[in-house]
Amino acid sequence: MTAQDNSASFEKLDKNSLVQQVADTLISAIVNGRLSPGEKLSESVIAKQMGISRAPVREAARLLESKGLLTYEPNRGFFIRAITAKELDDVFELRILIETTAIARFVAQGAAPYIPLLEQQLEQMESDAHHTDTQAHIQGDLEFHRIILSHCGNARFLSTFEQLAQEIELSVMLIGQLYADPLFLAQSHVPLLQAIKVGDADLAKATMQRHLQEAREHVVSQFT
Amino acid sequence: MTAQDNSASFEKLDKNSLVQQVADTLISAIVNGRLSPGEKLSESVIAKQMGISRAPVREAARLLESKGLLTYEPNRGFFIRAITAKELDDVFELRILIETTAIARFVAQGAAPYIPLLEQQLEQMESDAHHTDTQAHIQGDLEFHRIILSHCGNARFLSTFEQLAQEIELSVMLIGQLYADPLFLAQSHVPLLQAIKVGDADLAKATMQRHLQEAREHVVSQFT
DNA sequence: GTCAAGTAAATTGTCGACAATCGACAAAAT
DNA sequence: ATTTTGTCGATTGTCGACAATTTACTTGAC
Repeated sequence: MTAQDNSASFEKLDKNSLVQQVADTLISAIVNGRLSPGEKLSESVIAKQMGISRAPVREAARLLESKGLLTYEPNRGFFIRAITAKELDDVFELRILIETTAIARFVAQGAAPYIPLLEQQLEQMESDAHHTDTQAHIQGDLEFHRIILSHCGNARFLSTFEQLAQEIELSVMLIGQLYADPLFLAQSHVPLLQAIKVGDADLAKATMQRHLQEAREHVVSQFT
Repeated sequence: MTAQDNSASFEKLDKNSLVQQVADTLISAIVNGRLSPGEKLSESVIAKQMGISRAPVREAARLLESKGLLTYEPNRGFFIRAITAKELDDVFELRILIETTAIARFVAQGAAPYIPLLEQQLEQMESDAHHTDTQAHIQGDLEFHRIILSHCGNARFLSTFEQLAQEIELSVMLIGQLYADPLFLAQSHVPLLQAIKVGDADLAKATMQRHLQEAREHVVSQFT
């Protein structure tokens, strides 16, 4: 056992590394549009504003580069990545490929234990729909899909999905909203949940295909 | 001393950044087994051996982390990633998903202009088969697939494939060889090429499925 | 006024040093 | 003997400074 697991133990204080803090700050700045696509990211400016040295800023930037939020040009520095509609469409195509396979496996190997999780997440989305926080809507949506991917039997599907999801979330945030009626987003997951409950892998796969294809067209067409 | 034993060549002097050089050196060390899975990677040791400071070593390490060759633990440093057979199998499953879709699109949208490229690559593989360089065999194999992915119409397929390919190459190198007879590897691509020439997308897809499934079983079973 | 070359300013690339943190062993307590 | 506490050495995390490179600006010729 580790040092202490008494009933009255302290939750481990997340000593988020400085790099992680910088990365989070930059992500929210990008997502909120305080940093615009194509814009240059000056290491020294960021460092000075945050009151730290350039080293952690650089590492955070490299991290975001690997996540697809920044691009890097040797001797020129980091830039906010400007995603094109074509790139976003390509991302969705790969996402569909992965998720349709994932849900089929998810259902085929017995999804019953996870149905409560999915129902709970759906309720969460429905209650969030009353608010105007677009980011909460997106993240609720992605979380629903994450549950399926987490239990499909292929961890690689999940990690690859995370990369795609990051770019999709960013793109949707730049658009400003997903659907005029956020409740529609939540309800579009009902058929998925039903297909899962039925336990028909092929049906679930087809439903996911339709679900994501619809989202793809909706999002990409709005993304100028 | 910055390693530069260049025999009077007019080639562009290492325009490659120092970070890239370090990354390449580390990759070959990992692939050649000079660094074993699980082993710790000391920044200062590497820096001292290469005669540079820790900064570029750190950046190179972060780069390799994003490529899946290293893992990182806060305050503990970088370690050579130890891939499990399950992880490798998961990688292959995703690879199959991507490549079967890619080749179908590749054929459907007219593969004719690229057939000479594929034939040339196949010849290259056949001639390489006479040598004992396992890495050349693998890279020749991957290059054949890269041609298809490069022209399938979805750039994201290619970039995701590169990540998977990096791990597959590493795994095969750790095994030591792909097939007892390297010529078999080259010839296993003939059916693919034929299906592409015929222009039947469904046939090509099925052929790719078989081709990769075979490789998957062959490689994963050898990977202890 | 446009363009070119040359110079100044700003930014990135690399470095060496110090501080923070970790793992292991020794010392002390129960 | 087992567990807890204290200390040490080694490694990572962060910093400020300098070198290398790019960018912006000035100057001058046509």
